[in-house]
Amino acid sequence: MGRAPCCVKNGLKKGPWTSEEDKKLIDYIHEHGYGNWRTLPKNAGLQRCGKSCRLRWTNYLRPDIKRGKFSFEEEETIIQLHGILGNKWSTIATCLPGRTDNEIKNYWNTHIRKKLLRMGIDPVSHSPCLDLIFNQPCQMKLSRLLLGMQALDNAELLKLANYLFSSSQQQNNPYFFHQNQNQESQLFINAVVSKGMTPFLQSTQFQTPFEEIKPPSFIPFSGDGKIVQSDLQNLSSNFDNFSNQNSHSNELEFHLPIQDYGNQQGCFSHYVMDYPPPSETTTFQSNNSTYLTYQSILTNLSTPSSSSAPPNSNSTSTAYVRDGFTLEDEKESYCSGIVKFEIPDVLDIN
DNA sequence: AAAGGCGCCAACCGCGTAGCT
DNA sequence: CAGCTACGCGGTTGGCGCCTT
Repeated sequence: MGRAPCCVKNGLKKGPWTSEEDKKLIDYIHEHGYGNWRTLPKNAGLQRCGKSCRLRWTNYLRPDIKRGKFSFEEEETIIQLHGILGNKWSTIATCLPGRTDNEIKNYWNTHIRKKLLRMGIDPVSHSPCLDLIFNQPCQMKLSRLLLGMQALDNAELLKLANYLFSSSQQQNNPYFFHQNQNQESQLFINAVVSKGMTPFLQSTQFQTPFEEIKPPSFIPFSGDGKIVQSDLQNLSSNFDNFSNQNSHSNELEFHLPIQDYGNQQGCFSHYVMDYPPPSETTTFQSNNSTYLTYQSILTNLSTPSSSSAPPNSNSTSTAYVRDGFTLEDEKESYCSGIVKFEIPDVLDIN
């Protein structure tokens, strides 16, 4: 003989709870504690099944529930844990005191998921969503290609970014990827899967293995797996050259993984700059009226601890800079028309 | 001002698992 | 150990309120 049935559903109320029902449940639990949800509603004088009472208590009435908007830190935690755990909402909730699994799940489905999709990131795999990437009007979203390739070391990624750009240059067409979306999608899939990067290109247009490509604008990266400032400057000047040839305005993003952290989520540096890139004398005003030049931002890369990181950013030092916008605006928008640096403290930049 | 669309979120549903007899 | 059910979790739904046309 097993346990007695949970409840007889006939005659039990469903739907939204009234304040009277809430009060009955709270009063009963305050007096007797919770548990034994089967008998609780009867003892508390509620025409509800135990399941409904438990849900109402754990998701809404519990005194330690934190209500209100999710903070930036909470959102980042959710994204990172979801990347590791998947849809284990209850497990994720244990890392966010005061938040319920239901609340996190709702927030994911209504906010974070859409935000990731807008960024071209598959919310399930946390990898670049190639269909989205290659169907966007401008295909210079390098970060979205690089984001899922964190297993590669920095030198390889910089070379890859450079190659992608160089290919566009050769085509003299910023929409190169768009026009070749099917081929390029397949190439990227192959590249990600193989991770060996050879042979990188298999299309009829480009037969040259990745490592052998030496376009005129090829950048001499340091090649030892570490990013040095000159690499970034070379890369940005490369884009400068491109912007001079093309009047299209856009933004450029780079995600450069941290070699030591391998595939661990969030362990990459993120660079976004206006496109065409600013000149060395271009100034940006942050929300505290501090003027920064493009050159000084580059210089900041070598001194991440001095950047204007938001509070409680424990894994990265972040500088958000955009003329006329506040930090909160920046956090909301994530990208678009900005200069944004997320500089992990462990990033090894000479 | 009204109607339709859309987003949000509390609540429900169904299934897997743990635990009781 | 088998049978049965409560519990907990993830997926889904439906209603409310806000926004757009």
